[in-house]
Amino acid sequence: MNSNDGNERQPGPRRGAPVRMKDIARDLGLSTVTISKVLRGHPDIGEETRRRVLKRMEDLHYQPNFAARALITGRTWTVGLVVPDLLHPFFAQVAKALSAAIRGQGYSLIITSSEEDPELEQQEIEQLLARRVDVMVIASAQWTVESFRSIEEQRIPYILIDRRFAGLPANFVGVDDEAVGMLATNHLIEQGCRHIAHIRGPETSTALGRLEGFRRALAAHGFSALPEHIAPIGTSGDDRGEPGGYEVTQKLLATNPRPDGIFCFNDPIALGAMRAILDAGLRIPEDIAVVGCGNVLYSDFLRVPLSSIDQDSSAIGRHAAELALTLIAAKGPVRPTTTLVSPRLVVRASSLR
Amino acid sequence: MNSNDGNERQPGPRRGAPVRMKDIARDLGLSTVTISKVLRGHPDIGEETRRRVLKRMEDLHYQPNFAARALITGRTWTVGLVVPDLLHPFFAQVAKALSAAIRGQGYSLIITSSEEDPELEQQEIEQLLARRVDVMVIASAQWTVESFRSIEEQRIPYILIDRRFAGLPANFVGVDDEAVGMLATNHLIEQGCRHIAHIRGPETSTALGRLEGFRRALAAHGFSALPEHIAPIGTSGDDRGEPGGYEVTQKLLATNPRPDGIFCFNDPIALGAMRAILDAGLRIPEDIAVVGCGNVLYSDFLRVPLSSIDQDSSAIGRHAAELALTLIAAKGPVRPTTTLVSPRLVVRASSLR
DNA sequence: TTGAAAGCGCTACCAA
DNA sequence: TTGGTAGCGCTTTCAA
Repeated sequence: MNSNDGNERQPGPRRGAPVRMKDIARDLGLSTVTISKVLRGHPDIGEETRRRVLKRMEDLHYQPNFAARALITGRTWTVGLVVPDLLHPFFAQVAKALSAAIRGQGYSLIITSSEEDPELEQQEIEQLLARRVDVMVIASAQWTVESFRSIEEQRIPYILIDRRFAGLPANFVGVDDEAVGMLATNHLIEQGCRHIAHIRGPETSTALGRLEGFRRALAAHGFSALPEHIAPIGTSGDDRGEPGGYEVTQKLLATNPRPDGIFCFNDPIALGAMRAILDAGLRIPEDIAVVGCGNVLYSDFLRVPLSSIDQDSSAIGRHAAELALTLIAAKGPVRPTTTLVSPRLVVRASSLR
Repeated sequence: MNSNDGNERQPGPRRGAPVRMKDIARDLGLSTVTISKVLRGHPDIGEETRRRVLKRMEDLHYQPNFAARALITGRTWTVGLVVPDLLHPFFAQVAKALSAAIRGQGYSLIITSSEEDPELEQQEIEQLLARRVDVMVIASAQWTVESFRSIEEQRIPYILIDRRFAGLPANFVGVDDEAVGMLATNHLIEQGCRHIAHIRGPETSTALGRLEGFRRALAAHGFSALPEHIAPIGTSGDDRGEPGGYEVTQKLLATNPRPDGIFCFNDPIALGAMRAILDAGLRIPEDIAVVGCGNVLYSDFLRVPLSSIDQDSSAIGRHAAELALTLIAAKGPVRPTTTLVSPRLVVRASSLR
């Protein structure tokens, strides 16, 4: 004779407002606690009661309120993903795989893009922190390690992907970049190239790793690269990618001896390189063989189909998801893990001679 | 002598737990209400008090709890986006533009992928509904209109993009598909093609619109297409895209008269078509001109650079964002709007003769 | 200009 | 097996 009287006794949903546990409880003469237990599959509920409650939930299209639940449990059932560029197929693929892997576990993915801007990335991370995502996955565009401090302060677990930071003991899932460099370079050597150049990326762990692999593969065969054959790509946004590759390659073509093989940091750069080579009246791969990295373009349909190193971005997404779920389940701090995915060489016409 | 005594008098953050308004209030001898007002820029707060509070928030890295706020205001400051495939550059670009446009307004984007599966899409929509996103943007893979009923029941505003549904009075932002078809077809006619074929997409509004534009452009010039020159792409997932285009084109090449121009529903299909044409020993565009749609590939670097219709996916994302913010601000129901973006023809070698 | 009280929808804890 | 009570962190309302 208390919770059942009052003046809002009419059953059914309140005009326009979502159904609450309270509504179901009232209709069925039960308490909200019972409803809550049924919802979460709590064991000690009578079979009959459970059925009635489930039936009513169904009928009313009941949807639990995540905000209320999050407020009390401290878990939001969301994963935050920060990438430098959603358009880049590598990150799109990672996002897709990550999304698919967590979907079944009831998690949703909040995706933000930093547009390769460290400051924006910092803001986006703060935003995700404020939303109390359960775990964060970050492909960072940072140069420093500052942003990660604030995440650690909040004790939210996080995973770096693609790019890592020396001296930061954080969870990492990425490709074995040294293997990338070695794979590409060994292949060029096998194809008979003797003056191999490398167009290297910006000062990130990925670029440095590939460069290192390049050097080690050469050294293993008793070769080495001329300093002018290790060419940095421009640092400003527009100089990277295809136009940057074109420009850098023009300079490479003027060196003596001219390179007979080029390993490019990524595929867009490789496209630029190929254009420069063809424009100079040279042949690919007869005069210069080219290998890119990423294998995300429609490489089979290019003027000269491009050999490329496949980074298996799905696997990176899947591993990141797996680790993310583990970190959430673990509650307390966990010793950071590093997972390296093995790259794979895909040979096409641009390097096959 | 009430809220200031007790035994947890020590200032500073509680071990490991996030800072709350209550903590700041206690430290400063104020009430949480005052802190809340400062946070939201409420006018009637003393200048001195405001400064002290802001200072303390800064020092403690205070982050308001979104869940608590959402629980009471009913707004989550999140936008839900449902796409059929994140890897598809069209949707990736829409997501990117949408994300950029709402970011500045304090909204975050929850992205889910339906993998072109209507049932999965339905689940994802339910999930977003349960999370009480403030507005939903959907590129639907549905055949029926059912899913949208449940959204309407919850009174959450939503916007369809890319694909629409006849008879469903919903907000829509997309490309003018009839214009797409006319643009491509008129161009082929101008290039001297007289037997133009169309490889059409699945039974969606986009495909039907482009087909309609194709027919109208032909009719306007007094032409018409042979029935066997309007070829449907396979419906199973793998038959679409490049392999499907290849297969369908092989059949088209066997018709009499053979087409001298092909307008393809999208770029991957066009790639398949071009491969089939070249494999048959024919020349592009001399024997057969090809136009695709999407303009998202590195079309300049293809064996034969592909002419394509650009859909301006950024503009679609921006318009969707703008409309989304309007709908949120409007609270009550709003008369549905349709926004059509104008397509643009990008001519390359595959159709220039 | 400030704050006490109430309560958003749900779950944790413990008593019945 | 069921439910009462308390409270998560915040905003709303209204009184001081």
